[in-house]
Amino acid sequence: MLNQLNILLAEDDENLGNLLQAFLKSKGLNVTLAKNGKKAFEQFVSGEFSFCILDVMMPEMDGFTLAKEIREIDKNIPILFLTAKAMKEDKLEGFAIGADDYLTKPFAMEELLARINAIMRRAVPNNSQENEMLKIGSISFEPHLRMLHLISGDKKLTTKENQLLKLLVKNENEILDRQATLRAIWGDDNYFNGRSMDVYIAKLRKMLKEDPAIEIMNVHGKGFKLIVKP
Amino acid sequence: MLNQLNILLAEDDENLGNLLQAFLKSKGLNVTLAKNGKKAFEQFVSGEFSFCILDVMMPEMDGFTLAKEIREIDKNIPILFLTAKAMKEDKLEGFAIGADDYLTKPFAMEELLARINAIMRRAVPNNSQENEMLKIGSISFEPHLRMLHLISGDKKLTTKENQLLKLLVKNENEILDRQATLRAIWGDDNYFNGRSMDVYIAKLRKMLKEDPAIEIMNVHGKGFKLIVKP
DNA sequence: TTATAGGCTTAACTTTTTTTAACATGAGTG
DNA sequence: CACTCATGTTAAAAAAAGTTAAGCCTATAA
Repeated sequence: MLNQLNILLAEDDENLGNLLQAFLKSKGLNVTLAKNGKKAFEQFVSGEFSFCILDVMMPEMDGFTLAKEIREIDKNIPILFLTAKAMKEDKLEGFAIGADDYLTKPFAMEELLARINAIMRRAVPNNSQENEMLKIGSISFEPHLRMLHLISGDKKLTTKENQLLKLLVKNENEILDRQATLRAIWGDDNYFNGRSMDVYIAKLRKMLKEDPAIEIMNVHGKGFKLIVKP
Repeated sequence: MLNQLNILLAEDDENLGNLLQAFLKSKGLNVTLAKNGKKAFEQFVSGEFSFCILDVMMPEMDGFTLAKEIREIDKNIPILFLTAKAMKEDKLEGFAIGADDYLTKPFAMEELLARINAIMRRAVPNNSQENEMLKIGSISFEPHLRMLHLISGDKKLTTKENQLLKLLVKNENEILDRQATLRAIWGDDNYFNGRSMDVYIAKLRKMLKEDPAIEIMNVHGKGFKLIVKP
């Protein structure tokens, strides 16, 4: 049941990180280890994960900040915090960000596994399989092949077109935050990257206008939202 | 959000039970307290509950046995265990039965609430689609598409126009508090945002004047009120 | 190496959306 | 009734986004 679940583990303590990774792998889970928040986010934007285990205290970017960035891009992915501090305020902050669970060190690895299981039982199945075929109205989209299947024929997407469209589709009907998207795809949300993103939005709109039910709507000052009218 | 959630709390310690019940009630949750496992089960079969908080050690019927009985009837209802023992084996047994969470006493009541929230977020089917079609007199309004259907034709609304109109419609015949609205839409209720809002009210009035029965009335010093005369 | 093509960014210009300003009106208060 | 403050209204200014094309890398072919 939990097979092929890709977990992102952000943990700066190498010993603990390796230990957890080995344990979870032995239980059939696929764990990618990132040594700090920044690296974890870079990994996350690849879009291959369906579960996050985040240490709260890490160099570069702490777990809470990382979780907020992740939540901007994926409102639904389960997040479990690990922390050395048992402080009530921290826990509440973690849950406020949208955590699913909050585990205080030291803990039994079996308990971690049990909690992952408990959360996954309720989590919406994230079909982020390797070879998924996404649907945008009457147009189909294969992110892994960077391919868009239009009525008029197939269209190969560039890296950026593909990344942006993937994020839009995965957040259909929700606002894709401008800043967070820039950081996720461009690495930095400066003015020029923003203009670059606007150019890509124009390109995608042009491609998708084949189906008039599809709209990439702008939410002024916030970001973009993909909508497919019924 | 968690309003009208009926919680079954099985707890033999009367002090703690009453305390928890009072706290959760103060947060808008409806809590039924049962003093042992047997009574809890009798309550449960009434079918009115959508969340269970079960103490593990209770007379008559312990929490694990109770949970199993409950699971026979409802495979899906969230279950959170409370226990005085922190023993690893017990926790694992709890999760094996299908618990969603397992909290060891003593705990902060706020943490309990946060955990209930975290679970409910996933347990409640996500009907956030809200493709609703609202009516303002003879004019119809689709906030999801930011579209106003006038007799003279369709009108696309801007982000701010849409947000403000949505709030007005959802509070039809009630005063939409000025400050609260500013904070909700503009994030801050300073003077300039207030003037900006007045400009938008003027714009909306202009659009809606097609139907003379519609009025956006000002309540001096308080806010605005949308009224549709019969 | 130089040429070329593809992909991305930057620039330039346009349009849309939002904010600010300026002036008018109206409501509440001493 | 005079004064103040909140709101009505319109227009100008500013900011954000839409669009198209030119420029600039970089990888690959000639």
